Amino acid sequence: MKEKITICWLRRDLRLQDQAALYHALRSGHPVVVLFIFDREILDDLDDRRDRRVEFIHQTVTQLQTALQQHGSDLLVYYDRPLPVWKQLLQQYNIAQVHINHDYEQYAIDRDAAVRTLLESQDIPLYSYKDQCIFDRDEVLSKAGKPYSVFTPYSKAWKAKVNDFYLRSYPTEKYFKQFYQGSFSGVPTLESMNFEALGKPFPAQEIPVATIETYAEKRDYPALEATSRMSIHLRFGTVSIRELARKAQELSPTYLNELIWRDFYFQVLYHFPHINTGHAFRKEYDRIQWRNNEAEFEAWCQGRTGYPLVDAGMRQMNETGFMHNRIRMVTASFLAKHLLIDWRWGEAYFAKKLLDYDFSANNGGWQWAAGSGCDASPYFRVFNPALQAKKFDPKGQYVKKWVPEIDQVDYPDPIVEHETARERAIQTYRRAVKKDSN
DNA sequence: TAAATGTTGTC
DNA sequence: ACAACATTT
Repeated sequence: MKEKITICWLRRDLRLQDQAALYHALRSGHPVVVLFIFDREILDDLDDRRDRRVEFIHQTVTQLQTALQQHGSDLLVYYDRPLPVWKQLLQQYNIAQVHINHDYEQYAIDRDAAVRTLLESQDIPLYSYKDQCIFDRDEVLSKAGKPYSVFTPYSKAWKAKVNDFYLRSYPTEKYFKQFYQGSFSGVPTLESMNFEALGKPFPAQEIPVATIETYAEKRDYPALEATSRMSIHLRFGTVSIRELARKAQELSPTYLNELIWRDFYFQVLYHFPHINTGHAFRKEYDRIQWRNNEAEFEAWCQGRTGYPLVDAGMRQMNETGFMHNRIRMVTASFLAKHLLIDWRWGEAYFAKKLLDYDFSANNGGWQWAAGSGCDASPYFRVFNPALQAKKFDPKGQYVKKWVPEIDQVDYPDPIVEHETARERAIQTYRRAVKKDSN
């Protein structure tokens, strides 16, 4: 009989420190094999073979392999679909237990349910843990036991509940001697998976303490580059949310609030699953008569709307996979309101381009900007891109950086006139939303 | 995490 | 003339 092992399956929790599933796996008493699957179910659908998220995952997975090798172990890596991999693992190993962290997106829920069924048919338990948020699903509820759909009361309840226990790290290092001792067949190259690396650096993995300290005063000015750039690390779990939340609590209430937004959108998605199927949180907003002009959408995507701040944001995202958060609000508002293009088009475009793309936060942000979300800006709240530029990029540095031809003749004229577009948006929205009250 | 417009108070 | 505040969208 082969030796029994415990498998810790990594997905969007790509680290060995302060990691819930890994901690419990290491305490299981069996040697722990750490597994990662390059999931062809996802990868085969990506049309950009230079997807930098894949590059980031590949780089991280390679680092994890090195770290595990330093403990006499190795990372078990597959390039396949999860279910066939698990069928193969069942043949090959004598698996005692499997440990994972909760993954809340619809695809992941279905994937994990299928794997659970398979494992349980062999009497192998699959343990799943909260790891990517501070408070899960039903941990922050109103006094009536109902989920919050407005941010401010949610955040108050969140802050009232949080304590050292919830922010404590899992001391995985103490158990590193429990890693399975041996080696596997290595990490496939990007090229072998038909991807290509760009080789440009990603945001550092160290928590930028100085930036978080001055976050509240500087965050609104995109030219200052004074935001933490932690989003990609929260997306892939390369930084622990508990460690980051501790720093936030210590250094900046404003920054902590942003982390609470993240938990908020996770739980909104869970409690209001119609969002998952492309519906507006407030259903009356699905009656809006979008103009959906494809040429205008293309201009928005390419950063050629003639509104410098909008164009700068879109070009920053197209070139780097990142966009400053205030500019995400400005560009999103512009698409939904000035152009009256269905916010789902914008949501899908952001999903393709953002390194930190996460369904819940992206959808939450878009519905906030479009006005259709929980706790959303009312329909008549329309950002004025010129005014936003004047307030938050007064010297035009951000615009100049991403739209260098701003003063040249070849910079496009505004695609719509602001005041006209604003009134058109308010009227169109009112027509859709007012039906309800009549 | 809005902006535009109208009203009032101050000089 | 203009800032501060209120109202409307």
